[in-house]
Amino acid sequence: MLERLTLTISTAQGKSRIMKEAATTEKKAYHHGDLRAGLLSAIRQLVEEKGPDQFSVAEAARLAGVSTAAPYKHFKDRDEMLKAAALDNMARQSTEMRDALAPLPPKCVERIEALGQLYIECATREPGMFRLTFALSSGHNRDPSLIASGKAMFGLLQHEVATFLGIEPLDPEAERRAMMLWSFVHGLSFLLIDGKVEAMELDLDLPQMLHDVAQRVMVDH
Amino acid sequence: MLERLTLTISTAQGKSRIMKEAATTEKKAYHHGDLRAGLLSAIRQLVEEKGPDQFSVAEAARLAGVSTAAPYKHFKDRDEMLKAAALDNMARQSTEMRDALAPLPPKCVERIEALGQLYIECATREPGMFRLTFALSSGHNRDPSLIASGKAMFGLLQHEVATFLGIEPLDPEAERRAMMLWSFVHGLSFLLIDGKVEAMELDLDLPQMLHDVAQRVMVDH
DNA sequence: TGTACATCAGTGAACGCGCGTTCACTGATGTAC
DNA sequence: TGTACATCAGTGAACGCGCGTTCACTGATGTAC
Repeated sequence: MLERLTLTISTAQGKSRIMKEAATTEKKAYHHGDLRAGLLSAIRQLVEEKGPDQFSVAEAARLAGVSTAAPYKHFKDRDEMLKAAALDNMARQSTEMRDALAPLPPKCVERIEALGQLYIECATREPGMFRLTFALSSGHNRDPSLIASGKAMFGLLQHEVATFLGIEPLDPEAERRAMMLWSFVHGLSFLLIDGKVEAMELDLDLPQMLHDVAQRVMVDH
Repeated sequence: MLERLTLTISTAQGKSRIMKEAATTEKKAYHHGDLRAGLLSAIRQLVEEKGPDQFSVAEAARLAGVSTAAPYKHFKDRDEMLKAAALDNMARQSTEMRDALAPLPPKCVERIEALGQLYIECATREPGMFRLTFALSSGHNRDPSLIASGKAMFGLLQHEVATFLGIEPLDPEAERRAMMLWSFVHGLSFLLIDGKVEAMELDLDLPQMLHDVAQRVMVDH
């Protein structure tokens, strides 16, 4: 049957890690150890394999090695599970954004490009999670923590834009430019992961295009 | 219960239209008249209401006023129904694109803007169908007629771009610029219909933004 | 240190549901004569 | 013009399926004494 997940998520404390390792050798423990994290990992995997809409609680439970009722001890319902997975993914991506910016000197257009490149990279690396995080998902736009997380990420881009232009981060012009950039990489990401670029036999030089767009949007004449 | 659909689709010939009108007065006819068109209309409505993934054959049949088995006389399976609806939508949108260009003088940037505006308009007017047509897709990217239709639409944009720049339509530069524009309006469309713009309280001047982007992408310095 | 106990993360069976698709059928239609 | 008949678009019942969620329960754990 299905093996218990051994992947340890960032939130797992030392305690549960020990329990999990014990479980791995003993093979059958009544308690999972850190089922919440195990489920998030299973959800992640299933959302990738089947897409956010086809994800099922039962299958996630099976994958995590517990009964179909177990997830309801950690999440109110299916939608809460997806929201938690989305939030988790946003946190990861935020970290990646900061990491991508860290080594670059301030006030250069490469910083803008790097954010765009990372966005597309996240999309193509995990299309399912990208969809879950940045697209549809009916109720998600009403969830305060998801909104806050989204605003923080956009704020990061907006801040970069403002710094480059030498204006205030709250200047509407910074928001406008950031929105242009976001729209572009967002659209390109979807055209890529939805297979439109491939189906229509478009061959594009991604880095070149990102560079070109960043120049056109950020540099005035 | 549900009324029979009276909306007549473009493909309905005179014959079936007469039959349908007869049915409307008689109230209960054994034959539908033009069930294929009726189903496409029902699919369209349901895809709007529930989204492409939540669309169900049974519900479409109910809405069209026939038994759940009837659709299978016209389509091989659920996926064929969605593909047919997508193709239908592409044809409509192509027509709209041509109509939008018709009154505009050649070689002006307004033509590019008009295409972008229409794209976003189609997306916000019928988000479900837009999703079905330009995203989603598992098998759709392997369907020759859908691919051909997509290529034709992109070709239209590409042609406009080439004409404006005064280069050959097949020049890779035309494809590059067209791709930038498509990515932008595609991304913006999704950010709008997925409620991200609203949720994150971004207020943007759409026409101004479209104009600005068209300028930045099309005009070199 | 050892024991009694409260806690609560898990179980497994059950529920009602709507789905996609198939089947043998029925009856309205248009056509050949 | 009238009739016999082939066609095939519809019916309605049935199937097997996996789902989300609930329920009373069980048993491993950590803690108070």
